[in-house]
Amino acid sequence: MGSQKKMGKGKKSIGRQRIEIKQLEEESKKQVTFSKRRAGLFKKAAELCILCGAEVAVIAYSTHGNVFCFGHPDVRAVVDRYLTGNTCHSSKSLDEVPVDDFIRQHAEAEKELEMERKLLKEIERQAKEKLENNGGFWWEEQLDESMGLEEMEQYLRALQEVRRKVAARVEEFRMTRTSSLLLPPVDMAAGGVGNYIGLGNDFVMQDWEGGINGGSGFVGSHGFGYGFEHGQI
DNA sequence: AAGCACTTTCTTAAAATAGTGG
DNA sequence: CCACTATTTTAAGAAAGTGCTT
Repeated sequence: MGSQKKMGKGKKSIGRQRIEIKQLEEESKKQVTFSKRRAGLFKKAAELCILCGAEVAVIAYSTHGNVFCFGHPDVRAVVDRYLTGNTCHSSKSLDEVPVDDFIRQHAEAEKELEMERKLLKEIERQAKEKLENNGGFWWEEQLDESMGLEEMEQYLRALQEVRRKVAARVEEFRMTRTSSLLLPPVDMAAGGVGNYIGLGNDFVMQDWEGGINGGSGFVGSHGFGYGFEHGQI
């Protein structure tokens, strides 16, 4: 990025300053601090997992409602364990989930994602084509004016059912995506913000909404997620 | 294109941690 | 344990970058 600060003569930055621990007033500062401290928090959580073999889940909501999660072995497992009051460790321990599996799962997930992208493009293309040829979708057509009240209500119920099914499908898709996308291991020694998952162990940062969150170096700042962004995939 | 919501980079100082000696 | 020092890590500040939406 090469954004070098111009601080006048001498120092290029005043460096880290001590701040009072109270809610920041400036929105932009909140965003930057949230981003940096969240990265630090997730890194510490990852270290705790490595050093102590602990199962950890961290969920953070930004002020705008975006959610960021870190979890080992995964957020859902830890949350489930907490909610069910199960004191036994989960089935997946640090030693039982080899890194190779995560690399393989990640590769598979990426392949699947690429296929989904192609499918989406094809659907969009077909929709566009149909729109050009027919002048619109079926839901844009005029309703049959001869329909009675009962028929209209039945029609409405049918539409609501379709809506429910689509919503359920979307949710199902999201869940699958969230649980299947795993981060590749990252060399912690590489340092730098975001490169904090891994060190030969399995860590998952998930965007609860279906993406995966992480830092830079995986798939880009908003991408893969991980990177996750909001780690949106 | 503009705006939004982060994310990243760089510099620097604060804070944490590790190592050592008493 | 405590104190001190050295080393490493973290995060503030400032500015620019990214990806997405409108």
